[in-house]
Amino acid sequence: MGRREPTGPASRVTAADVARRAGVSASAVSRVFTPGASVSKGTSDKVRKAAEALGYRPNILARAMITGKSRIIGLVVAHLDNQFYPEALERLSTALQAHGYHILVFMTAQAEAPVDEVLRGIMDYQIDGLVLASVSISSDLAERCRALGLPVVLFNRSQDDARVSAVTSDNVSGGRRVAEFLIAGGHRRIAYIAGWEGASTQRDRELGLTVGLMAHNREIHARAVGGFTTEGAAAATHALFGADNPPDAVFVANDIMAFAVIDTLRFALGLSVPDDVSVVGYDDVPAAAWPAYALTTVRQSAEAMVAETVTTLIEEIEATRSAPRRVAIDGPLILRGSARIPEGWPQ
Amino acid sequence: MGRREPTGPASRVTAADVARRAGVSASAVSRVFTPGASVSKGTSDKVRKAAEALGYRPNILARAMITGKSRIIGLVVAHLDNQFYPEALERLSTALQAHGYHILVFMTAQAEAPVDEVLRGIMDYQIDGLVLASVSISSDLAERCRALGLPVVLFNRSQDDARVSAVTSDNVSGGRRVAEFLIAGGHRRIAYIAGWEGASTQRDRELGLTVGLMAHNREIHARAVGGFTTEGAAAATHALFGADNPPDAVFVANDIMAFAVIDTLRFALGLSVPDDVSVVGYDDVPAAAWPAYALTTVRQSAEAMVAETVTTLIEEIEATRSAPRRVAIDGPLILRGSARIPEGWPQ
DNA sequence: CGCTTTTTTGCAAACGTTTGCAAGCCTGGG
DNA sequence: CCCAGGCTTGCAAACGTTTGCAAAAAAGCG
Repeated sequence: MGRREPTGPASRVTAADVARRAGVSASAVSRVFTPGASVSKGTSDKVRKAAEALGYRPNILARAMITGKSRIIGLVVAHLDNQFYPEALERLSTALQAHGYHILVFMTAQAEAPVDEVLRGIMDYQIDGLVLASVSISSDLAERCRALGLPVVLFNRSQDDARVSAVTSDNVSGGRRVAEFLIAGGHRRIAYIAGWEGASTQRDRELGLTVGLMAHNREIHARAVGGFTTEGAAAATHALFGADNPPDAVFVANDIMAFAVIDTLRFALGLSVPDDVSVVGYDDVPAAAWPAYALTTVRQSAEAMVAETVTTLIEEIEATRSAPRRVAIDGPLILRGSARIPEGWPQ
Repeated sequence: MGRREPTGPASRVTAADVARRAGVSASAVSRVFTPGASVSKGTSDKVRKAAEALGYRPNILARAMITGKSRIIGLVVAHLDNQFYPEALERLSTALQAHGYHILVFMTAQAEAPVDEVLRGIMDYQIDGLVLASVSISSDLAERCRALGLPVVLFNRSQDDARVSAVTSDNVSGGRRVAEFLIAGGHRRIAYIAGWEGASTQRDRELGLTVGLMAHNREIHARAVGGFTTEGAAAATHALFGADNPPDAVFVANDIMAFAVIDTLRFALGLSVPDDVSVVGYDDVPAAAWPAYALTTVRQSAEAMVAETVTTLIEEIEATRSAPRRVAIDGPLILRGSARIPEGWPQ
């Protein structure tokens, strides 16, 4: 140890420093680090060498200020407790990194939050784009984003305002698929446990189930609200199965609630899944595949959704497109052990 | 459609605009938005009004460039599939927001990544601090951070280099606690399923178990590596229980692996948990409380760890402290149904 | 009311880049 | 050998703030 010079005053090595050492101008340095700029091989080499020696890296913030592009994408997300979101976040971050962007996170508990206020805060960084995961944007703010030319995409949440891009899974189709499946399985009393009523995913999944049943002149046998929480789902299960004439199948608005439903049925009510009652979820989070639950569920592919989100975002940022884009990705029903499988149902 | 004026005038309202409208100088505007600066009530009011009318908000990037403080904290994280991390991320983000900071995420798959390279990239943003979740930093880079005055704290990972702050749970103590508990429960053959060998959490948990056993002149009966993955844990379980003289208890390095262990024991090997074998995990992620697993586990409190992390970070940023700080938070063993509870064990 | 002390205010420089422009340098063709 | 045309390069202005300094205004005081 000892004679380790702590990079001198070390504070920050600037383009001017490199320029001086390389015997060129600061502009030259800048151009070397700007892909596609006009520099001769000679200066490029000199500059790179000097930069290397000094440990120079361009200051992104300064660059952002002049170019107006920060290469930061804002991400607003309400919860991370549904494993679907961490997975999406991980993939999103990785994918964007590959394009040279980074994610600036903003958590906002749905309830408490004046989402708009939060958003305004995040917009103070000159972000290049915005992903709203499971959170809505007021049309007022959407308008402001448009005026600022700030691309926005809603992730796993749609809304009527057609001016903003959105990518979701095809929740209606998924719900309908579940209806078909449960009817084919011979279930007579099909119940539904809803998520948070304000969510478009919730609405669409229920709608899908409803129209799916309607196609067979059936309707939802009973309904309770679980609010997308474990506790809510347990309570909803008690409500549904404590009543007369209990369901023989239940479609649960998402997987984490479905786990609680299964546990409640088995351990609190002493019922057998799937013998006494079939349970179907939505999302196909990793835990759905765990043998303890073996949850039959509609797959919502984080991978596909993220891919679409990234494409949309990048295209909008690079101004390849201006019209908003709305994507709903269909996903298969994954057959496992939590629901009776109809005779001859295609595996 | 049609007459969509791209970015309109609307683009960006600057301090000069506000100044003009309020009939003051740009400095005055700046001071109004700088807490603690010297401004009279009169101008403050005028400026605020003008700012409100124009929808002005200070450009954080410009501010960052001049002050050198970006109010951005970099977060490097390897995986988000262990629910402990999303929870930590959520809490960390929320806590930092309350202090006026935001998190810039950087994902780096442990294996693939030249973590240093990644880090260098993240440092291009003039971040004010760095949190490394479950990822190490080379001492070379640590030195550079120190030279730059960039606070770094390791989250859930410690390393020998005593110059960098770290907050972990007290993994050794936790492991020891498990040893005591399993011995008191009368188990004769206590096995261990390890995580990824490179992880300090893994090492320390195993060390704790070992010394705990040693205190009773015992040692680990058998050991296999699960690598912190579900598949790895399942394979490890098969290896351990396929051999002669199988364990009657197993301590698993973290909860997600423990779930896979329990499932494998029950569904693949037909063993009963806890009657045939006791299983103990580490972390106490939410799923550990789900009745299907009812996992007995050592609690690692994300809340407490995040609180310590934030304190450390903020103190270091505000230069209240300069010496690194190393915290290990002790956590209780949470008793549930996956392991036999010794007679008279304090609940 | 005049003088001193304090507070408020504007000017201008600075932060570290990028970029339009014009000058300088080559290269090569006639 | 000269000149046109194309590459390279440096200069200086710009991006939107903050901040030291000194001038101006307000306040305090005898």
